[in-house]
Amino acid sequence: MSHASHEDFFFKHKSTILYSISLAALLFLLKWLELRLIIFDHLFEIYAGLIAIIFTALGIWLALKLSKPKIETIVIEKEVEVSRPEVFVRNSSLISQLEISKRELEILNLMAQCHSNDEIAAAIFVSLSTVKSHNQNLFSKLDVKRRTQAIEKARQLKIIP
Amino acid sequence: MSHASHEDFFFKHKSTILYSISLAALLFLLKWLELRLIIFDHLFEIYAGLIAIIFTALGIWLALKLSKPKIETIVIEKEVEVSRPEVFVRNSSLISQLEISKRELEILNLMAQCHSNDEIAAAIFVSLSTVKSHNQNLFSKLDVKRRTQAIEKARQLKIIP
DNA sequence: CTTTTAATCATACTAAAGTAGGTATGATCA
DNA sequence: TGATCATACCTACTTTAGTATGATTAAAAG
Repeated sequence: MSHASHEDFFFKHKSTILYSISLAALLFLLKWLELRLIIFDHLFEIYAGLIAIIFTALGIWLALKLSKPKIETIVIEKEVEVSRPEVFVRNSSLISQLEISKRELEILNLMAQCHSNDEIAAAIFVSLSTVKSHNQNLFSKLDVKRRTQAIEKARQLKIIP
Repeated sequence: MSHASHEDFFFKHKSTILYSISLAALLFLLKWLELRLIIFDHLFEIYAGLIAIIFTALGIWLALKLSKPKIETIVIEKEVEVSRPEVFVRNSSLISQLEISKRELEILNLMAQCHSNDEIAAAIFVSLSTVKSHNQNLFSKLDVKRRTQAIEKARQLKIIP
């Protein structure tokens, strides 16, 4: 534990320690330069320039090291295609508009499920004649000639799924 | 055009110009401080420190001003409901698997378009008998009894649109 | 209370679809 | 070269589909 916290301390204050050391080094450098300055009096401007350059660099380094990184966020909206569930919506208004009765619709559905007139008659407990009668009415209301056309048209008109 | 490019030049080099002006101002300041230094010789350390502080600040300012922002790209997936274009993809492998010939497929398509055997015969210039023969083969291959079932099953199997 | 309408069933018929069998031909393939 | 296959056509027949017309009934609408 104690060991770990020492390591933590070092890492947390790494920048500060480094800064202190560089500062100390700089002071030595400056002191040395000062000595030089005494000897070569004309080097004063160079000295000032050096300080300026070094501390500018230090400032840049400090800023880059300590400042929170600037984050520019670019939001890209990506369109993802989602297919619609293809829900059947019965066109009730059209059904009443064409005056298609409940029984006729029932027969139309069975027809669309590929049943023969005989099968339809058996399914709804009526005679074959009745189914045929309903078919005739249906065909004239849908304005078609054959059952295949009736199925197709009814599907297009959203009368059946 | 010329006016615009002058403006562009100013904006593009804004930082540089500002930097030059500040530098000039600093030089004046330094010169003034130098004069002071001649009078008060002991102020040399203060002078150096001031330079250090000022240029550190300059460095920090420069770094913050000129550092490129880190670009973080966030992709947001936006769901867009798209009515499928309902592209029909013919199940060719199944067609060959069921050994459905070109002619049979042709007749199957016409059948699905609600044509009678007579109409189909007229459309492809063959006799009614031929169409019926093809129908028989089709029905046995699709394992159905009636044309309505053949159409339905062929649609489900993606043999026809 | 009468009229209308949906639903039912019937008969008689025609048209279309489907079944069962066969023949023929040209192209492809082993 | 003989076997196979897609295509085409045929006859004869059955089944299913569709047309035309009419009758009955029950319930809803006027």
